[in-house]
Amino acid sequence: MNKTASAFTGPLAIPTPEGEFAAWYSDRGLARLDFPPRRGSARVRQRAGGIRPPGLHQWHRLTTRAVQEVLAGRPPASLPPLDLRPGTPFQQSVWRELLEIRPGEMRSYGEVAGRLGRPRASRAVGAACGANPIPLLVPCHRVVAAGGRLGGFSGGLSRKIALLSREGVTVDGSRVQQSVPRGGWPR
DNA sequence: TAACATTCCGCGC
DNA sequence: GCGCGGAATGTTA
Repeated sequence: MNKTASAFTGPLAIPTPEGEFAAWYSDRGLARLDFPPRRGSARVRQRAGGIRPPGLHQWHRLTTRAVQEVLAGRPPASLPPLDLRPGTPFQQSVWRELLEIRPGEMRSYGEVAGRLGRPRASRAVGAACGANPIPLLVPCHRVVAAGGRLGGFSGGLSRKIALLSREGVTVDGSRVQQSVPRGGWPR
C-alpha cells in the first residue's frame, strides 16, 4: 500500500516575520513553497526522508533570502533553481512570464495572455496562476484583473493585498493602482 | 464535460 | 461613473 517514495525532500522551514514558510525541493531545485499556516504559532514539521539532492543546502539558503527580500518589497538578488516540471506547457509559459514582473509592477491576466500570443486566454492565465506551486517567488500576486480590479488569490485575498501594498502599490477597497505612475507623480 | 484567480459589452441608475 | 448580467473564451482534470 506504500506509494513510491516521494520525489521531493520533506518540507524545510523558512522563518519570516509572518511565520514559517515551507519549502520543498526536487532533484532540480525548488518545487513548492507554502505560505505559513493561518494560525500563526504553528511550526513547519520538518520531516527527514524523501530525496536529498546535492546542493540542497545552498538552494535553501537562496530560497530563504529571496523569500525574505520579497516580503520586504525588494526584488530578490538571486533565486534558487526552480523546478516547474509538474506544470503543463501552458502553465510553465505563464509562470516564466510572471518571473519578469518586478516588485511594484502589475499586469492584468489579459496582458499576460497577450504576451503569450493568446490574447483571449485571460481566464486560462488566471487558472494557471491559481496552480502556481511557488507563490511569492513566482509572483502571481502581481497579476490583477483589468480596470484596476484585484482579481483573486489562492492564498487568500488579504495576503495579495498585503504583498502588493508592501511593494508600494496603492490598494483602496477592491481597486489597485501603481503608486508611482510612469513619468512620476502628477502635480 | 464542467469548472475556473477573466473580459467585454449593453443596460439602468 | 458604477454595478449588474450574460456571453465568449482557453485550459485543465
